[in-house]
Amino acid sequence: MRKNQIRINNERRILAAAVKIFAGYGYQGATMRKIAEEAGLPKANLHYYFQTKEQLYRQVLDGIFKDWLAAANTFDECEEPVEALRGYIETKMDLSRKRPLESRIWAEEILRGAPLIQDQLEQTLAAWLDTRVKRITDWINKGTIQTMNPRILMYMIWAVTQHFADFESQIRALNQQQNLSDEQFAEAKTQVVQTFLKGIGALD
Amino acid sequence: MRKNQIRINNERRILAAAVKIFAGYGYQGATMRKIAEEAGLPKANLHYYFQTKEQLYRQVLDGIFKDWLAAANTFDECEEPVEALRGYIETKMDLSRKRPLESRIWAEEILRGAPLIQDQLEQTLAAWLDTRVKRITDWINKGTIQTMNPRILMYMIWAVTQHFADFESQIRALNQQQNLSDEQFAEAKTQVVQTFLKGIGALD
DNA sequence: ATTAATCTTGACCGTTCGGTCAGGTTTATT
DNA sequence: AATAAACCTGACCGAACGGTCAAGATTAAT
Repeated sequence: MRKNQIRINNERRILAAAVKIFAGYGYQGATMRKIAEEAGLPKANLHYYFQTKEQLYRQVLDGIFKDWLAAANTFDECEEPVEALRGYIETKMDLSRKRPLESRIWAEEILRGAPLIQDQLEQTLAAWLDTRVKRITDWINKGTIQTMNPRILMYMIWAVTQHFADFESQIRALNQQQNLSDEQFAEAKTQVVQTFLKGIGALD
Repeated sequence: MRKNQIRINNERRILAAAVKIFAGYGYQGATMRKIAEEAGLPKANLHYYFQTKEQLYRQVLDGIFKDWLAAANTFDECEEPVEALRGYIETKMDLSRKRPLESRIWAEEILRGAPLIQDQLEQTLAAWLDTRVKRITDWINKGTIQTMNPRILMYMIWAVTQHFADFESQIRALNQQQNLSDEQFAEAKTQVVQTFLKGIGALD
């Protein structure tokens, strides 16, 4: 059953506005009025397409979660640890650079104890992580990289890559009140990759 | 002018309750009613000691900021990069373990664009970072560690160490719904230190 | 013992929140 | 052209918010 074009357009507009407002104010700080204003629609119209604020927020989170998992493609495509990890780290860094708002919404949800996405974390994300942990374990057993806990490695990669989105305002304050330039970000990307690869004994 | 004991006690009670509630619900989600209930005091009493919610929140942030800076002592006490960085990373890891609530309040403030602490970031924290960057630069010039951007190294260390507090609920969901045990956390601490020291060429 | 200062608190206020709804308008179907 | 379905929206609602205040209770100072 194909959706009407009007519905498609308006849902997209509302979701885009919701991402901006949820990222800027947090779930509690965001109001349906602000989202409506950002979308250029009357507030009652939002409730026509999304029954409640929580449902709207859930759909925003679902979209973010899909990006999260999709970023793993490069990880799976490469056979060797150096290329797989480099690709994954770079993809996550690019995601932080291009879509920081989504990263911040995700971060806030986790900060608050993941009240709405706990099931997805325990089911989908846990399974996702398990398969990647197995791959890394294989590399360790082959001696390609040094012995370590693969889960902790993944936590570290997530922490660093998402930091550039989530803590953007802190980095800006420490960078003469300027966001990282493209050159600075490229330097950061290179250094992050190098530090991790060297740190796990996959380089040198 | 020495403060009355009643004031000292009540302010402490309210601040402790505020940390719990602000960490659990965020600034907007936290309400003076919840904080009052947590502190076991009538709401009007909170406004007697702290005129507004924002003032209470500011005092909470001030306390966190001091811990942030105090954690740097180990960094300054050691001459050699390996011991200085190891000490700093371990101190920050311990802080995340022992006081995750404070770390989450800080993280949320940054996520929201640091509306209340921007000045402190640009002044105090920027100066703090500058002096550490100089120390690391000295090490690089002496050839003790490899060439790199010291700021990015610090961002990475902050990201990883604070991740264990800020993303605790995600780590729990990926760890069979159990918080990291003391043993698991100790393993993480060791691996984080090793990865960073090796990653910057200070080991092996 | 008296006075002054500090502390306590239930009741209340204006504002804003998420959400509802009736009734009108536009679009799709036949 | 007529009917149905989908869409739109100003006005409104109860609840919860941060904050106020007057009047009483407790503590400190003399």
